[in-house]
Amino acid sequence: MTEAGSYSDFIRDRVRKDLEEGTYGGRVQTRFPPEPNGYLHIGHAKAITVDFGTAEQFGGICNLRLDDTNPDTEEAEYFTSILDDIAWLGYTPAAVLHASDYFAQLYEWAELLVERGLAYVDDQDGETISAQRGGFGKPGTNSPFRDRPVAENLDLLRRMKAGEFPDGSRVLRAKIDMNHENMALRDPVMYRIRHSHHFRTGDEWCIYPTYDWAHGQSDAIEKVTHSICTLEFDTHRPLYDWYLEQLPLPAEKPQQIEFARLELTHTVTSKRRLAKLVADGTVDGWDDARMPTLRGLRRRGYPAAALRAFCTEVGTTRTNSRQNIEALEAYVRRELNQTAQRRMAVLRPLRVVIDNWPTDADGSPVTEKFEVGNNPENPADGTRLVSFSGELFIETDDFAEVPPPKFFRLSIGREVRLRGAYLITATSVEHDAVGNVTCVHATYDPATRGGDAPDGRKVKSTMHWVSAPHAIEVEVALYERLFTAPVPGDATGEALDDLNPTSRQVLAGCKVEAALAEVTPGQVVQFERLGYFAADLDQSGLFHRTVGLRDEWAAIQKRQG
RNA sequence: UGGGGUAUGGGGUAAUUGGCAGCCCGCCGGAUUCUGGUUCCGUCAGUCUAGGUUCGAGUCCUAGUACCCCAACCA
Repeated sequence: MTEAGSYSDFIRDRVRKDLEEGTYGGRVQTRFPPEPNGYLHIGHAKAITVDFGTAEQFGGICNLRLDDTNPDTEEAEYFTSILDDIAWLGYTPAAVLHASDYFAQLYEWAELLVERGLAYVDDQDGETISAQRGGFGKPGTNSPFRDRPVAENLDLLRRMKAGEFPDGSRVLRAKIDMNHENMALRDPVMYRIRHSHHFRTGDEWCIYPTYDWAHGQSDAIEKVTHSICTLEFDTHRPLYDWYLEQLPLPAEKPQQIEFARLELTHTVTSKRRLAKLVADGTVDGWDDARMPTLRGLRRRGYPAAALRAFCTEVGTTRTNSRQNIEALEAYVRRELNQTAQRRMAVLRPLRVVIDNWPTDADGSPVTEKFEVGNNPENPADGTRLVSFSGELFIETDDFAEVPPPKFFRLSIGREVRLRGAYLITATSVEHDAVGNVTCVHATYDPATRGGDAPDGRKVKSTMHWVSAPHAIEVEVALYERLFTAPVPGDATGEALDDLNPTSRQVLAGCKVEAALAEVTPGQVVQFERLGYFAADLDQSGLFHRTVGLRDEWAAIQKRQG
């Protein structure tokens, strides 16, 4: 990983060049322009860091602009969540704006284009218009309404606006070139009739501008300098420029710059598919910890700082590519390793009885308290006290009756360290009827209090543990490593119709130390060697596994088959 | 089928614009460690193909190849 900010990219170079040449008088202004028709996901995080990051880097500003030009798909609820998610990611828009704020100006400009003979009202339906557009390599044919007189166009447009015509009966089209090699320039639609309620403008309008007719003009109105978007708008750029050239605007026009969107292995960001997971109940909702939405990631315990660092440092290019999810996880671990407090927890408890543990005068086992560090990476996080007694739980996997090669943990006759407490040696085991180990008996060395042997002898393993009488129980949700199942050989994510359901396994009866009752919702703690776990935002006592630690022992097991 | 875009180790991304192909993830090996974590050191491995220009090409030229985007009144 490189130092933050040391990455290089073509957008930065472009902005720097404009700055040097004084193109925008030293100004840098960007915008993040989502349509409020769904929840933001990891892909949007990339766009957000590019838009806000570019402005930030050059001392400019970045606005949030909602591209709310389609009343049929947009809702206030999405608007609210977008605001919330951007704030969580750690960015603050210079202003919160809406394309719908410009409907009046856009309409005025539309009349201007009509008056100048650059736009006309077409009475045909969508199917006909589409057919007339021609195809790749095939020229289009002019609409029979293309040469309608200006006065008639103006009258029709005004009556469209006044609500005289039903949905879909007419559109306003730019008059460019039906034979243009770029399909986007074959008389694109500017306005369509929609007698729909808009979540902000209500019923004020019944004609709505299309993306192409609204976007560049909105940029110009806001005085955006660099309009950064994804690669699929590349062929729209000539249209973006064409509209701006026809309008009475200052010489300094915004420029569109495209970059490749972020794609991740094992991750589906298609709204259609995510919606299906929500609709069929595969996940609990858009904020389910398995979802690649920002809300899902937040619930899962992914730190915003890790997302920002990842998005920034993978670079910004025009090359379609798919990042390995492992790379994201590496950033999550790096961040969490520094910030997450350590706690001891046992997911699959195995009982250990210290046979030589002392008892009080009344015959009950002694309780001792040990002070252990909260985070070895950050001593400022302090220490806490954990209780120890003669009966505890360890991870089932941490004991082997017949230790395989290179197994360093507890087995009969082997001495290991209980983290922060004592060295113990296993002496015998108890089995259930089918031969499973139900209890391990051990002895401790009283001279090793705190974990170090006075004679300097070493042990190969330090294990986490929880005192049985002091343990509390929680539920832990484990996931497939990723949000969804792997997407082998699928470069785009689009070919995946039979989406494998994401799985979640909830373990009940996990034993954790008492201090874990005090973590705050959303806080991520490291359960020592088990990985990072986030306390659920709503449900107390539930932890989501964020990511695991790098596990050398698992790698060894894998190699041994 | 026409137009546009992109190709650098297993994945991602740089290369001062013609001058030692670097960095991150991953893999493998070693050191340290009261987390088989962290940290540190090291190894493996790359310029889509074929020609050409040049003292010298990832970069320039020619011809190919592969992949992505565009024919919504979505954005």
